[in-house]
Amino acid sequence: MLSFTEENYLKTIYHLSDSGLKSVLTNEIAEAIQTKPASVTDMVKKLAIKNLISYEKYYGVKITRQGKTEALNIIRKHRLWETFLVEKLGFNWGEVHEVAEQLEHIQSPLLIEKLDEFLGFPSADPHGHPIPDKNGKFKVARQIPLAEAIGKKVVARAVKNSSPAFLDYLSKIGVYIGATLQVIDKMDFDGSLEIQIDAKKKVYISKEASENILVTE
Amino acid sequence: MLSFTEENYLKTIYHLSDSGLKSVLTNEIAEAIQTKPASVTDMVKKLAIKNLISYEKYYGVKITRQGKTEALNIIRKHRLWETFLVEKLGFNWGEVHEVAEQLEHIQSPLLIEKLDEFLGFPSADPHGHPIPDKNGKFKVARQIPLAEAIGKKVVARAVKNSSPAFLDYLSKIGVYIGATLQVIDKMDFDGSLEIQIDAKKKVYISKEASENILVTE
DNA sequence: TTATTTTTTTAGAGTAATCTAAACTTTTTA
DNA sequence: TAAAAAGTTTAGATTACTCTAAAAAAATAA
Repeated sequence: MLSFTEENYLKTIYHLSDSGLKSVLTNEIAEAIQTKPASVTDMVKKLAIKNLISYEKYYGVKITRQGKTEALNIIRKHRLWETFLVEKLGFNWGEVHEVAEQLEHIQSPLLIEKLDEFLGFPSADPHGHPIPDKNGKFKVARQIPLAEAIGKKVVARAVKNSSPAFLDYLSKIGVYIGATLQVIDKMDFDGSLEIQIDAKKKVYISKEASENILVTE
Repeated sequence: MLSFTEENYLKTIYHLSDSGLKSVLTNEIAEAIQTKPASVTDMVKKLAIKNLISYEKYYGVKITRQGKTEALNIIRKHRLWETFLVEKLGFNWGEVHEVAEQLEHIQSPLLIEKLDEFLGFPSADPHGHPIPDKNGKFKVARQIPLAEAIGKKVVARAVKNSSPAFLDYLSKIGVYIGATLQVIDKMDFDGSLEIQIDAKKKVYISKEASENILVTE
């Protein structure tokens, strides 16, 4: 069984590697986990011995099939808890991350199965990120940044940046996961967009923001 | 802030001391926490420095006012989570303890307030044990063992022994917290009782069992 | 009240995770 | 392609918690 710390490393490596596609360097992990590169080297060796990642000195790590399975299970738990916090307890979507970071380490397969059922087997968390099923499977519709949907009518599916400040901003202007967004116009001088939400409210959003909202057509 | 381990020691000391009344010896703590007396001595010194207990070498520890507050908060969290697991997720009352042992250490006052509200501010957990409020206050109706309620009509309020085996047995014969129990007869030769549950089903229960069911008149 | 037993503490060591400083590799730059 | 810079690893120390074995204190029995 993995320790709290090992789970955090594994999850971080999975995310940094783009779901296991690329290899990840020591410094990136250190930055993400807020620790020193020397500590990462130590932990990475431990995870390699357990066959969760493969480690080549000086060239970073790649997650193994086994490591991916473990990582997806942690991500599943994280996203189910976030869904619970928002849907059942009434948290704002910007408040849930830190609590879910703790809850994701609770060890009880039965608890997670029952929680999943209680939530109605959701396929995405409050930020629109897909929730892997028991076997680590999930489907993602092809999503594009809102910035690339000029003139189109699309549905908001996820956010790329989950910082509380950004989520707070979105709530204020009325953008939420599931909202229908029509991109009316693009300002040439700064790339900001004029959009209409749910065929009602019209707002302007910055280029930066439009690149962090993922949508489907 | 207290570590996971410190919280477990404090909670255990609180329970062993009868809610802070008596002092508790090193060996009792070691037994309860499944560790060695030498480890207890170390930890007890740490907790004493933090003013959560007072420690007199060779004579055991007493919990302080501050320690009691912390302990009650952990117990509050434990019991709210147990209630959640049974009422919302459909766990059996014998399955919840171990999971709640983990959940009680999650650090988020907001989470606990929202959970409390979601559950409708319950005053007792599924075993009938009182849930302290935010300020550590709770009221206990005067409870007596069923064994002392001969001939009376009472309401089951709590169990003294929370072992899965006992809880399982109670479920099987149909006794639950809140059930109305009428003690019809007491067998002289072994002290077992004939009881009627909710004015319906009649069953025999052993002396042992009747001492572990707490009731109010 | 002395001797024996039981309980508790101390001393010293081990494990997991972390750190700093120094050494070593790789990458970049000139 | 040699020198400088950036990134990574190693060595050795630190903290929190645990343990065993030995020493010390308290409780019990003779």
